[in-house]
Amino acid sequence: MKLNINDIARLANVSKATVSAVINDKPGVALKTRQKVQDIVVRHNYKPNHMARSLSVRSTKSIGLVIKEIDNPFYTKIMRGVYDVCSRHGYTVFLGSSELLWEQEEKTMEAFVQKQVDGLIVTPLNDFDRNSQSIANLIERNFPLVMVGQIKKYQTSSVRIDNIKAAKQAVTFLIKNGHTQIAYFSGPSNSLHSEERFQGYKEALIEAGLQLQSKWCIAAGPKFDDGFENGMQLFSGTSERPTAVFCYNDLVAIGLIQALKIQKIRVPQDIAVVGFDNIDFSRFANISLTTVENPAREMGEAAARMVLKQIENPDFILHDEIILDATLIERDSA
Amino acid sequence: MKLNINDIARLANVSKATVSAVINDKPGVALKTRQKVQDIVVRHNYKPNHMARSLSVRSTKSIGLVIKEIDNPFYTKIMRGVYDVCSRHGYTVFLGSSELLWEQEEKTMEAFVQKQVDGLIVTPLNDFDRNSQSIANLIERNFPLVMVGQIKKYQTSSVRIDNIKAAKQAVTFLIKNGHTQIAYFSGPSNSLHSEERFQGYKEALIEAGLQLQSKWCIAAGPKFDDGFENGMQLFSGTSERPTAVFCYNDLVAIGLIQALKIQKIRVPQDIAVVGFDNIDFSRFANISLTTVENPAREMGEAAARMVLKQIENPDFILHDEIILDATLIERDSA
DNA sequence: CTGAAAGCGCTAACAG
DNA sequence: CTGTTAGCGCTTTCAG
Repeated sequence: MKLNINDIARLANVSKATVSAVINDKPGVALKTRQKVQDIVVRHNYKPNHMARSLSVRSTKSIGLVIKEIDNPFYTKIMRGVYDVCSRHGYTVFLGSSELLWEQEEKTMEAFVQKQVDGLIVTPLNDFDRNSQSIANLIERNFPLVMVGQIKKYQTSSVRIDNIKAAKQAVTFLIKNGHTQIAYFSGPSNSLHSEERFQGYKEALIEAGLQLQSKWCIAAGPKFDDGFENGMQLFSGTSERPTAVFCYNDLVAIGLIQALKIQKIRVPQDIAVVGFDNIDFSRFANISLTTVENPAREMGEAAARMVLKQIENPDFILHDEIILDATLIERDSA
Repeated sequence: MKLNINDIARLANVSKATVSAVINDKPGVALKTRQKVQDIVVRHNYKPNHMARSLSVRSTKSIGLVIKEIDNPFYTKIMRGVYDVCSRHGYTVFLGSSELLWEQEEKTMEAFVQKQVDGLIVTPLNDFDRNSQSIANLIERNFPLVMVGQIKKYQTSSVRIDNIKAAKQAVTFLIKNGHTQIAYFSGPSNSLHSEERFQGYKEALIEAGLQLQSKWCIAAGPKFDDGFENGMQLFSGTSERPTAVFCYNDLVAIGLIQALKIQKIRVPQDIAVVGFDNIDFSRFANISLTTVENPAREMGEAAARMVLKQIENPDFILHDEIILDATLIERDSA
C-alpha cells in the first residue's frame, strides 16, 4: 500500500536517483522525464519518507522547545512565537516541558537531541547547585541552542529582558506614588527571574532611601493559588500591612487581588498591586492590572530566528544576546 | 567527535550487533561482554541515534498534535493532557496548530505524517464544504488518528463532550432564573462546537416555549475582543436588550463582561452572562463566571491514551468514542 | 553467545 | 541527462 522511492522509480521506469532529483526540484532532469515522474508521484500520492531523508542529509528540519509550564500563558506565548517562525521556515517543533523540575528539563533536552533535532530552545530552570552535563556538552559541541532567559552557570546565546531594570522601574513607580511599605511576592525558589526581580525591588528601595524589610519579602510561588493563599495569610490578621505589593508575575498578582477582594480590602485604595508579564488576562482581571509588559511572543520569535540562524550557519555560532524592552503598563491596580 | 554504533563496537572489540543488543537490553549477551560494552558506552557518553533506529524499526515513538490556537487556554489544556500521557509513555509530541485555517490543518497533518509520526491527535476544523483528502486517506490506511471533537464528514475515533446537551443545560438554567430574552454569542463560523451549542440553545428555548429571535443570535468569534466588540455594539444603543447572554466560550464571555462594565451595565443584575469551557481565568474574571466545565485536560489525556492504544494495537483499530461529562458551574455572573 | 550481512528509504557522488 | 554505487546509523536474521 505505502509506496517508496523504489516503487516510484520502477513505475516510472527510471532510477531512484532520478526520482529523488525530481521530488527535490533539483536541476538536470529532462523536462519529459520530470513530468513522467511527477505524474506517477501524484497519481500514487507518493510522499517521501522524511525521516529517511533526514538520516541521509543529517538534518531533520525540526527543533526542540522546552518550556517550564505548558499551561502558563506566559510560556504559551513564547511557544506561539517560536512556532510561528519555525513553521514559516519549514521547521517543525517538538514540544517539551520541564514543569519546573530540572531533572525533567535535562531529560527532555537529551531526548530531543537523540531524536536529532537541529536545534534547541530552552527556558531554563536555575538551581544553584545545578550542574548540567547536557548543557555543558551541547555548548562544547557547538550545538545550536538558545535560552529564553538565561542559566547562570553557562554562557549561551539568549534572548531576554532586563528583569532587574524592569522590576526597579515598577517599584520606583510605586514609591513615586507615595508608597513606602512595599512587599514583594516572589516566585519559585529556583527562578532566576524571581531573583532578578527581587534585586530590582531592592535597588529601587535603596535608591529611595527605604529599608528592605524581610517580613515583606514573601516566598509565594508562580501560580494563582500561590498569590491567593499568601494574600489571605498576609492580610488576614490586623497586624501591620504593606500598602503595596509587587508580584513576581501576573498570576500571583491576580490571585492576590482575589484574596484582597474576599477580605474587602480595596485595590488600589488600600493596597496597590503590580504584576509582571502582562498576560492577556491582566487586562480583564477583577481590577485591570498594572504590570510590566514582558514581550513573550517576541522573545519566542527572536529565539527561533536565532537558532535557525545558528543551524544554517554552523561554523559561525557565537554567543549572541538579545535584550528586549520591558515597560511598565499603568492600569487600575496601582 | 560524535560517535556512532560502529565506533563503539570497534572500541569494545565486538560487533555492532552486540552493541545494539546491549543498548536495547536484549538477552543473549554474556554478562562480561555486556559490561565491557556498557562501560565504553558511558565512558564515551554514547547516545544512539534515535532516528536511525526509527528508520529501521519503522516507529518513531512520536505523535503529532494539531490544535486550533496555541494561545487559547482551552487548547493549551488539551495540550497539557496529551503531553503528560505521551511523555509518560516515552512518546514525544510534535506541536502543530491550524490557527483556524483548515488548509493549515491539512498541511500540518501531512507534514507530521511525512515525518513518520506514529499517530495523530487533531482538534478538527469543520468547514462544511471541506473535503479532506488527507483525513480520508488516513482513515483508509487505518492510521492511528483521534479527534478531540469531531469532524462531521468523517468517522474517526474521537473524544468529546455532548455540546448540545451542555449548552441546553446552561440556557435552561438561565430560563429557570426567569430570563426569556436570551442572546447567543456564537464562535467562529466553521466551528462545529459553536453550532452544536447553538443547537442546544435553540432546544432549550423551544422546550421552554420561547421564541428563537435572530436579532439575538450574534456571530461573535472565539476571542476576548470578539466578545468585547460585540458587547459594545449590542448594548450601546438604547434599543431593546436581552437580559442574558450565553457565550460560545469564556473568552468571549469575559470580553463581553468587560464591555458591559464600561457601559455601566451590571452583571448579573442587568445582564446575566454564562460562558463555556471553564478556563482557569473564569474564576478570576471581573465577575467570576458562570460557565460550563469543559474537561479539556481530561480530553487530551483520553485522546492520547486512545492513540497510544491504537499504535500498540495496529490490527485492532476501531472507531472508538469517548464522551466526557460537561457540567454547569454556577458562579456570580448569572 | 557473537559476528557478518542485508536492509530500512533516501541522498550524493560519479560514471557513462 | 540518467543510472550505479555507496553510504546515513541502526536492527535483525542467521550462521558459526
